[in-house]
Amino acid sequence: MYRSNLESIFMPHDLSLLGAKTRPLPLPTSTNARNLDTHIAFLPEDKAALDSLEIRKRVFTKGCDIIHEGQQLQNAYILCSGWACSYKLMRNGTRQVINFYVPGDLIGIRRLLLPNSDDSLCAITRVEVGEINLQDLLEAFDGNGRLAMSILWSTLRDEAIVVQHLVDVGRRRPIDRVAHFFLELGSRLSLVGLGTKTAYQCPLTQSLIADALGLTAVHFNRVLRQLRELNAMTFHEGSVELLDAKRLERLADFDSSYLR
Amino acid sequence: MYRSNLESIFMPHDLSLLGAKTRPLPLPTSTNARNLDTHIAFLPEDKAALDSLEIRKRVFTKGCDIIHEGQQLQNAYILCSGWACSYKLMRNGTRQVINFYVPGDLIGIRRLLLPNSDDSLCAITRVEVGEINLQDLLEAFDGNGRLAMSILWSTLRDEAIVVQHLVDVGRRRPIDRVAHFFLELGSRLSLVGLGTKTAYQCPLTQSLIADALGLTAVHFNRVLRQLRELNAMTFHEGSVELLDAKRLERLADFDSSYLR
DNA sequence: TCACAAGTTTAACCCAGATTAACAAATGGT
DNA sequence: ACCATTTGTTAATCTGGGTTAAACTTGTGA
Repeated sequence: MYRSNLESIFMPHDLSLLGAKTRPLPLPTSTNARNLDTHIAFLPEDKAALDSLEIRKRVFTKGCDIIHEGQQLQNAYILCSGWACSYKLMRNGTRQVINFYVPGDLIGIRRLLLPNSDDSLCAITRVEVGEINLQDLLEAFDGNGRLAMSILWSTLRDEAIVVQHLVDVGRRRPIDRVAHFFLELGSRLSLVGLGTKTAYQCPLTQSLIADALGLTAVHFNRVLRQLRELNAMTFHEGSVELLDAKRLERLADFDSSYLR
Repeated sequence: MYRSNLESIFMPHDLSLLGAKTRPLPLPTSTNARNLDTHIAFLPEDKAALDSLEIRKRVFTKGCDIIHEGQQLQNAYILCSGWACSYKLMRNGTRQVINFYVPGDLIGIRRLLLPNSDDSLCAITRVEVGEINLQDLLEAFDGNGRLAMSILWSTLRDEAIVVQHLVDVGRRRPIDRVAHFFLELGSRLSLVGLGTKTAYQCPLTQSLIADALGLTAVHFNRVLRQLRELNAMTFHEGSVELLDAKRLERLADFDSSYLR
C-alpha cells in the first residue's frame, strides 16, 4: 500500500483538498458565453454553440472545493482562468489525482449526469469559471445538435486524457511518466495560448503531480533531478522548460494528436 | 520498466492483438436496433432512441481486431454478444488493457470522434456487434436530444469506469485491485443479465487481466491464490465465484453506484 | 527582522512486486 | 491417442521505488 504524501493531506494547508472548509465565494455575474473567449478548447464552430447558453461567472479561492462529494444540485463549469484538478481520496489516506484542468476546459459534466461519481474537484489556484445550468443544457440539447456534439467531443477528449494517464501509471517507467506529463501539459497549454509547448508556467506542487503520477513526492523529485542532469528539462519556481523536447518525446513515446 | 507478459504478445496465438492479421468476417445483415435488445446497458428510454438508427450486424472472430490503429473510416458498435477489450501497445512490448467490454456496451465512439486515439479494440471471444454509421449518428443528433443524451451518458459511464481503473492502478494494493476488478465485472454483467454479482462466467485469461491491472501474470496469479486461501473468491476455468463479497467490498472500498 | 510553515532536496534502509525458470495442466489439431 | 501450443502454478532471486527522517529553501505574517 502506498501512503505517499500523507503528510501533505493532513497538513492545514491542504485541508482544502479534504473538503473540510468549502467557501465558494460567489461573485455571480450573469453574462454570455461569448465573454469567455479568453481560452476555449472547443473547436471554433462549437464555441459558437455555447453562446446560446446563459452563463454566470463564479470565482473560487485557491484550495477550495468546486464540487464536493454528496453535494446535491451540481453544475458544470467552463474554466476561464486558474487551475483545478479532480482527485479521489482513498480510505487509506492516499489520494489519486485524476486530471488537471487548465483554462478552456469543461469540467463537472460527468458529475452532472452521473451524480454518484466519488471523485472531487478542487481549485488549485484562484479560479474563475462560467457556470452552466443543467436545465439549460438539457433544453439546449434538444434543438441544437452542434452543441450536443461539442459537449460529447469535449467529454471524449477528457476520456482520452484519462486513458493516456492510465497507460502512464500502469505501464510506463517513472521517468517516462514525468516526461509524458510535462509534454502533455505543454501541448494543452499552448493550445489555449498559455505559454509554448516547451516553456510554460505551472503552479502545481511536486506532491500534487506525484499524486497524479502514482509516485511519492520524494521519488518524483528524484526523477526531476535525473531529467535536469540529462539536460532534458527543468521545473523551478513554477516555470517549466523542456530543453530537449525530442529526447522527452522519445522517452514518453509521446504523440500529441489525441489532444486535438 | 515492466515487461510483463511479453511472451504472450509475441507468441503466434496473440498476433491478433498486434493487428497483424485482421479478418473482420462480415456477415452484414441490415436490421433494426430493436433486434438488439438481448442486453442493453442503456436506460430503457434511451434504448428506444437507438431504434431510430439503422444497424447492420457484424461478427468478429475471437482474437480479431475490431478497430485497428490507422484504419480510415471508423464505425461505432454496440456489443451484442461476446467480450472485447481496448488496449494500447507500448513501444517496449508492454501492453495496457484499458477496458473490457461486455454485451450491451457501446464501443468505438471515442475513436469515431477522435480518430487519432492510439489504442486498439480487440475481440476476446467471438463477438457480434451492431454497426452504427457515423453519418446516421450525426444526423440523428440534430433532431433527437434524447439520443444525444443517451450517447453522452454512455460515454460518461465509460469515462467513470476508466477513472476507477486509474485509481485502481495508481493507488490500490494489488489484492485490492483484483477484488475491485471482479466486483466491478460482476456488477456490470449482472446489470445486463449475464450471471449474478457473485457468480459469473469470465472468458479472460490471467495475463489479460494482469495487463489491465498493471501486474505481471505471475503476480496476479499469486494474488488469486491469496484470495482463494482467504475463502474470498475463486476463478477457475472461466468461472468466477465471489464467496465473500462483503470482505472483497471492504478490501476494494467498492461502491457500484458509478455504474448506474 | 525573526519565526514558523510549506515545500524541496538528499541519504539510508528495506520490502512488495518484477523477473526468471521450470513444471503441470489444459487445449487443440491431426 | 498423440504431440504441440497455450495457459496456469509455484519457488527462488533481485531491484525499483516506497518509507522515513532530517537538513535546507522560500515565502509569509507577526
